[in-house]
Amino acid sequence: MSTDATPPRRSRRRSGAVTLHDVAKLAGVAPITASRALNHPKQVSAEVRQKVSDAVSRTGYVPNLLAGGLASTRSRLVAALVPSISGPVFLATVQALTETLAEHGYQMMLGQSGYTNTREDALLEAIIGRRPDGIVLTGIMHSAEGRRRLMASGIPVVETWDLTPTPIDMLVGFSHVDVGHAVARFLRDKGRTRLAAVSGDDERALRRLEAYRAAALALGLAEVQAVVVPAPTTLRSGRDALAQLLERGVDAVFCSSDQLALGVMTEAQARGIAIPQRLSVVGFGDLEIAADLNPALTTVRINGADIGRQAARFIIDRAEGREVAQRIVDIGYSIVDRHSA
Amino acid sequence: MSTDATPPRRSRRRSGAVTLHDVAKLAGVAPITASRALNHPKQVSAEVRQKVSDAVSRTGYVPNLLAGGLASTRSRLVAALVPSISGPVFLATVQALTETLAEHGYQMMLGQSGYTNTREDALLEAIIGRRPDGIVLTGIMHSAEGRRRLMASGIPVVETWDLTPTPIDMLVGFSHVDVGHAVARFLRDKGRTRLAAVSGDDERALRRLEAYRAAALALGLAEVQAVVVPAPTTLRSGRDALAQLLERGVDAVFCSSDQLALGVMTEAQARGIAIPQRLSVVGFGDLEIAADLNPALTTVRINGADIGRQAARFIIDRAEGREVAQRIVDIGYSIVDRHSA
DNA sequence: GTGAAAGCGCTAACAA
DNA sequence: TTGTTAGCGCTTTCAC
Repeated sequence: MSTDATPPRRSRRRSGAVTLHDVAKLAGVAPITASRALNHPKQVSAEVRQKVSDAVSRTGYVPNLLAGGLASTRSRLVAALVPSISGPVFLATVQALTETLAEHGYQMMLGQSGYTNTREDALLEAIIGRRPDGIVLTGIMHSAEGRRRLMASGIPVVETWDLTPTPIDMLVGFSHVDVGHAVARFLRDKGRTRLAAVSGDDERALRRLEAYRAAALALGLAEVQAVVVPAPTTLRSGRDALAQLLERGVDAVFCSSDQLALGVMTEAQARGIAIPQRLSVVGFGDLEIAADLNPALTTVRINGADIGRQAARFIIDRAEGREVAQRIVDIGYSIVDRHSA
Repeated sequence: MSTDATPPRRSRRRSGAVTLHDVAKLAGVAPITASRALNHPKQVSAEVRQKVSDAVSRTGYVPNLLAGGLASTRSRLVAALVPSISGPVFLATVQALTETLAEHGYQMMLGQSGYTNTREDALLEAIIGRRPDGIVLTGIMHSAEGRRRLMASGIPVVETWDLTPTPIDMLVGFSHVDVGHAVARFLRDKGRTRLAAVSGDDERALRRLEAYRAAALALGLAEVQAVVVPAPTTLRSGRDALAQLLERGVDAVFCSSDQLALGVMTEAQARGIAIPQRLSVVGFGDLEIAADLNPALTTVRINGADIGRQAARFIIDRAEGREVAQRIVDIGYSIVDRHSA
């Protein structure tokens, strides 16, 4: 039963770029051999390796990673979700993450969720749809819906910058409660008795504040005077906050960011209040500028780059099929005692 | 129920996720109809729309954008290449870019090239391989090889933060030469005669420095005293640089970043040198902190967010098939005259 | 408005 | 070591 009608020619417009097929033809091998020459060079002969390599440079071939990812279910993409990159807090983490991933042939996708959780959901869909080999969250995911979707996706997830006994998957962080306690003790040891705080209103900073407050109470100090300012924190809000606190007769201020601390110090300087003689100031973050301010800023140091590197390692290990034994890493913190306290 | 179709001979491990096929089956339509219901809702009946939407929420379907991108040759990914995100200069640009793209359903991929051009090439390959709908460069691409590859890729490219008569494709920036001239005139108008500069050693900053130097000469002022420090610039290098400059008897300092300016001001304060009475300080970047320093910092303001938004618009326009009439946009600059000069 | 067929460019699985 | 085959999950083209 033969029909004489030729089968309809349905030509799709091809992207026009050089494909692996072209390279293979030029090298005189099958496409899969060319693929192997590029991705698993040890599996092919030196001769093939050379011919393919020549063909690549002659054609200017650039592998289509979309196609590769689809076929291999490994996208070599990792997504990072940050509240905002304009806050310098997570910068070191994102930078170390990007670098470490790049060294291993992975690319980083960046999503900003904003400090509210409203956009997080749409973003999550866009991210999961890209089938990344891993997702790194700065902070822990709180929305039940978000957690559910992430777990359902089956994609390795690393939560960072916080500690929880029930992470979605893997975790690299430190205890904000411990930090709050430690700073209160630190200031008590410096002889301060009327502690104050300026805190951004994000969840982790507030957790530090509550711990600080509780510790001060437990240490028999006066009740903590606190000013909460909207995130992201700025030098300006630090200045304004100190103005309020001074009326309440405080002798030490714990700031939830180095920016706030810089604001507090700027305002103190403008008013002729000597630091640390009349007022102790402690920051959080240990920005690069902290050490070189005058006086040098005493601050809580978190190794953000370490967090990024460890997160990258977690993801890469999983992507390469290695099981990670220890899923929770407490990166710790330290108080860098300079001259402002 | 009898056993259904025998498993395929060569079963590849399927990712296991819900596919459009599953959704279509559940909704009782063909896959292509389900696809249309999701991507071009107007092309299908309300009934189909509803059935598909139900099926999606019942299955938790998340479209595979890798597959979609491969089939449609539109990845909805945009790559941004920055020297380093730790420098806050490009932060506003990256943030605005990410946001604007997200609003239009595009995702951003971030690559850090480092301040040297060595890694740029490998990065470029990884990026082009992902077939993004656009590439945004902070700075202009100088390496001939890089330019060639970008042009050959056929991907829309936006260069930013600089001006050149020969962009690869599109351009959003401003003239660093104009900035250098303008600052020299500005300081002359303030009555300063012995101009100095502290500059990071990146290419754009040096271009501003040379223009500043030339303008001072043309204005009949003393030769500019300059200290060049390695990028990224820090508060510390600003402090050290001022120490050197003071020995040469200068009365105004143009800094290539606000961080350097903060360092200069910190050092001046530590030495009891009154600003602006004895020394004028001008920064570059107008960081958030600039306005609230004491004294408030006079600085060159670049609208980095505008650059990011405009770049995003360029890319999106191209991706949606609109031709952009004006391929070069000069975003300009302004000198924000506060109290430090 | 809906559907069947045919790939997008690549790699896993199997075979020689 | 190399090749053949059959998809990965989606959208384009063409047909009704």
